[in-house]
Amino acid sequence: MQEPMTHVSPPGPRPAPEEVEAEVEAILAGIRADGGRVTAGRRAIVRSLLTAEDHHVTADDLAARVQAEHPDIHRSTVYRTLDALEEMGVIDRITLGSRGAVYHLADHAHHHLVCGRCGAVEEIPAELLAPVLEALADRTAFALDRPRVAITGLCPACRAAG
Amino acid sequence: MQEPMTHVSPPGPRPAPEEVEAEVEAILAGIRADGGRVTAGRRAIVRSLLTAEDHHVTADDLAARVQAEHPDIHRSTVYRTLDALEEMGVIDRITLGSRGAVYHLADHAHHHLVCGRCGAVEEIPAELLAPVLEALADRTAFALDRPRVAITGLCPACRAAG
DNA sequence: ACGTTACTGCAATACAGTTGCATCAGGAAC
DNA sequence: GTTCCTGATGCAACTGTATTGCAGTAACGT
Repeated sequence: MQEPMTHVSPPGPRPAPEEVEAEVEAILAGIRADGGRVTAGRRAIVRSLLTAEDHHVTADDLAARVQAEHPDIHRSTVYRTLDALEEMGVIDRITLGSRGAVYHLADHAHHHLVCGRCGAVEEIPAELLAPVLEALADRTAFALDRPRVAITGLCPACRAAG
Repeated sequence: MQEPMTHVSPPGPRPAPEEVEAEVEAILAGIRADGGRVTAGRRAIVRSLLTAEDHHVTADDLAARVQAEHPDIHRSTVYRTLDALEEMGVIDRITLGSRGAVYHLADHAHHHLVCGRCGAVEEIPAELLAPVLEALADRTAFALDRPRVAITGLCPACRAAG
């Protein structure tokens, strides 16, 4: 009843392996600074997040990618690590139409256009929504630092399909 | 780990029972016009949607309310009816942080401010976002008639809780 | 009144995520 | 380098939400 999910992301400028490794270590240092511990599992998960070809990954995507190299890392560890990283503000989690959540690095700020039928995701530049978010922050008691916006519509494919 | 969900909605101007009944029949007529059939279950579900004190109800809320009067109506019927009504454009469905979806009538157009920690919902007037949605529609191939916007932040209570 | 076929109840199932617990290991202190 | 405290992990069982196949029922156009 729901087509397989696709993600439309800008073609990430693939960074050099060395750069990735530096970024991995920077994030791990953040975990340590928070009183957390750096384990082989966490390193693998963070690296996998940074090297995913699509910026938006599901927990299961990530678990599969990580387990390809480290079969001993359990699904629940992936979930717990993702929770920790989200808590730290390193990644954002967005929930699409009840078909699970996708995660992406918080560094590259943007919002999401989601297809209500098939779950396809397109990015919206943060600038486009910044003014309205500021206006909104003035009218509500909700905290809107680090706001995450999801706009649901119909992707071109589903639009064509009727 | 997650507080019970609360919904902050404007205090709906409770309509007269007679008006409600007329609206129920209007929606049911729409179902019939779509080639669907009107059953006791569907009538009960639609009436329950129209008389809910909170504009935003979960499928389980609704099932419980309906079953109080019609114990024989199954949960799956509620889900299927909600799907049908959403398909027809009578109701909108919004998905909060993986804690299930809430439904509301599509007549009273608005968007949602959602607490990322506890799932509390506050309404945003449609006018506030209309201009930016128009601008967005010009930049994307997504169809944005009937757009649904969910903005995630932190509600005052969770903000205070740290 | 009839016949078609949409709708329903049911139970089994899928799916995404969570949790309690015993064990393991990171890393600060010594 | 060793010790020790405590955070992280694997596992398996579980929760909650939603979906589905099927056989029986009933709505409603004719």
